[in-house]
Amino acid sequence: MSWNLKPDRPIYSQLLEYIQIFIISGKYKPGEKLPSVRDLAEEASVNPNTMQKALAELERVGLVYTQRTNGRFITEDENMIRMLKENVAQAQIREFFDNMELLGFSIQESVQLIIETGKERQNECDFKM
Amino acid sequence: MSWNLKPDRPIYSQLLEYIQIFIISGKYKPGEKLPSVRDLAEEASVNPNTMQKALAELERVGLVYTQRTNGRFITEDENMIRMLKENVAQAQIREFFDNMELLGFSIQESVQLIIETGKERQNECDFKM
DNA sequence: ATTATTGTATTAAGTACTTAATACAATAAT
DNA sequence: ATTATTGTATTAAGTACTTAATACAATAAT
Repeated sequence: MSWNLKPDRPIYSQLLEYIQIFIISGKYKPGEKLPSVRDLAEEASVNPNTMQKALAELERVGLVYTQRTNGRFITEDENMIRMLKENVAQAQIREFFDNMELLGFSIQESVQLIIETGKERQNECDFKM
Repeated sequence: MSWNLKPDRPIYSQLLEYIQIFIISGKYKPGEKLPSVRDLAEEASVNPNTMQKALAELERVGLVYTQRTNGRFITEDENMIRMLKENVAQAQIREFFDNMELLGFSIQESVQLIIETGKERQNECDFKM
């Protein structure tokens, strides 16, 4: 499920988003050491330069930090990660409502559709358990 | 609110999506004549070639058709438009759940957040009325 | 009949992104 | 002390997208 890159958007920004998600979801934990640029690049089947570009941006934002010749680490600022999770989730919600509104769905209709689909998904999970 | 183009994705595909949305939401009605390529391009502040690329794709899918020297028209197949609306909405819903799951939210949590935000948005609308 | 407008096509240039190949300094590991 | 690994930097090439300028055939409008 990792590194599913689409050709319609710059790869480096997709990599950036993925790593952000891994941090938010806890796959990469605070203070944890990241794989090297080369390893990450190989894992995602991209050029090291491209992975480096994504990591540099993450560093600019403060989500990771670098020890010059030792490697990169996830920030230990758990509060920052919590806030990021909150913000990204809110952005998802906003985007959903905005897009549905453009399609001609009212807020009520959008909520209703989510509830229905949510129930369906829930049932699918039940079957699997 | 129209033609809000972002630099992080090919413009022609964003144009394509916008026109699709205009068709779905009924801003452009079935059988209606579209503005000329040049006019649309000017309206969206893009090069005619770029707009042409978007329109050619819409034509490939069958959403618009061309009368050689007369102009382009929205399809009259209302059923096709209904199905498109259904599909695009379902894609939005699926994308929302998938993204939230990647962030670490369960289905129930995602539904709950939508309901809450929906209520807030609804209230904002009430104020305006 | 003439003119303006339609979609369409072509060529050239610029930009951003991506890959490939290579190199270097610093330091952790041995 | 030596070696391997770290992030980092550079140069060159290819690709896709976008713009700009221009042209053409067909036909609706006059």
